Amino acid sequence: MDFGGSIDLATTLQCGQAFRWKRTTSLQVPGTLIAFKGVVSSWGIVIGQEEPGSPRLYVQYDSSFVKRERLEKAIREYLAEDDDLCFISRRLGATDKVMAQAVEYGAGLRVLIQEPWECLASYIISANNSIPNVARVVSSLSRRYGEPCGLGEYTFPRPEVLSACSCEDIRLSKCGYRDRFLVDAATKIASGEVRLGEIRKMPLSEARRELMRIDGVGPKVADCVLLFAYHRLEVFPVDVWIARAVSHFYMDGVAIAPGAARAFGMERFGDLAGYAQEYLFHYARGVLSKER
DNA sequence: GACCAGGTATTGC
DNA sequence: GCAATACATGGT
Repeated sequence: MDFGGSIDLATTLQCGQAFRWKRTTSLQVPGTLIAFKGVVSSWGIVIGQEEPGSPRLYVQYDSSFVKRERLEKAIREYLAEDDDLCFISRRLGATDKVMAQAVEYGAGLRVLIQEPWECLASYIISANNSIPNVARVVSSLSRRYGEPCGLGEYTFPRPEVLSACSCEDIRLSKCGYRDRFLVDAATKIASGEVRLGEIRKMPLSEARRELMRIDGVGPKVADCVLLFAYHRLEVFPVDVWIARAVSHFYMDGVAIAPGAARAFGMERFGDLAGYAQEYLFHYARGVLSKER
């Protein structure tokens, strides 16, 4: 399929915003160098790109689960085809020298539009955890409680399924002490106590408060869900890397509190704060990690 | 064995 | 409110 916009598939799928994608070589297309296996909207796929800048994407899927047309539409949505990345990177790059560097470093990185429930659960798991670990837990939960969806992949288990599980059950997937958070989240979603569909319509602060009614969801996780699932591009989630990056690049090395870093990012980057955050995150992990 | 990883809940002041 | 602490698990 031809993708209508600039994209570096590898960076986009591997930068840490989504936890399902595994590097693979199973895509047999001449010239295809990079391919990833994962799940988009409840269908297992392999997706590949000849080279980082190329608009041509190759997709493998199981046609007994979904028709090509429907899948392609889902992929375009997932990869946020409507985001004008040229415009976004040009405007962000003009903000300051640091952001110009970050945008250049992460050229082609797009903010995905993920399924809200899986995104929420994933970021609950991500707290005080490593990205590879999160991926393992998400994968394990899917294999145990999800459904086959093609190419050996499994859907992420519905809230109703996880809410029926005991903490002991869920802990088998190695989520550690976050087991009760997952059960609490699944229960509140399944019962309708927290309605993910409504959050899309809410003003930002209200949506954030709503998400934070779930145990295990604090400011950072709520912001990540708002950015990576609801595509609220005006949010600026602050984790250890972003706090580090803001301190190092913008505050002359002086430590900054998470809340202050968030206010700084949202104020400085406005309606593109979410993209700024992702570029900064990717840049900081690539550059700052070597200095520690 | 200490320390860290896309933080958060709990406790004590 | 705000600082200190514990927290499963896996990797260095």
